[in-house]
Amino acid sequence: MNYWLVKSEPSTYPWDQLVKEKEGMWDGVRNYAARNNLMAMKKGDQVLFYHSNEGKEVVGLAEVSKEHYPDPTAKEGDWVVVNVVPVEKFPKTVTLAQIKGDSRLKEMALVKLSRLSVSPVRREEFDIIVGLAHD
DNA sequence: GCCAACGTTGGC
DNA sequence: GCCAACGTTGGC
Repeated sequence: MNYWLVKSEPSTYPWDQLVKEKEGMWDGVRNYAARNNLMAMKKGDQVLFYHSNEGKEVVGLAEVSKEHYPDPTAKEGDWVVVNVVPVEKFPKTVTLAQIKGDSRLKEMALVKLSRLSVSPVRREEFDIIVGLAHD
């Protein structure tokens, strides 16, 4: 079981849309590091859903429902998508400011590699964030 | 809206 | 293959 964090701009694909659709295809990734992470995702992996730009907070938990397959929106190149399903909307969102202010979370890729849209999360980090979300 | 970080492109 | 220029992302 692995843990991930994906970023989406609420104006493009907010959490509520994933809930409405029941299952979302995570398309449009055009970055090699992010793609490699998508390809490493396994069915059942837990995925933190982060709103970038507006909100700047982790809003919910999703789960990989289908492992990587070719991105139908890619006209050229070897890009992939995964499918995710919503698991839980967090009772309390976890803001970027909270994450930056927590010494245990300072090493997160979210903080260190702020432009990476799909990043791995360590088990400990995942547990801490889920804990904060239910505080 | 600005700017820093960083990935990508293209000239040499 | 190096590196400058440029584009994009995302925090502020």
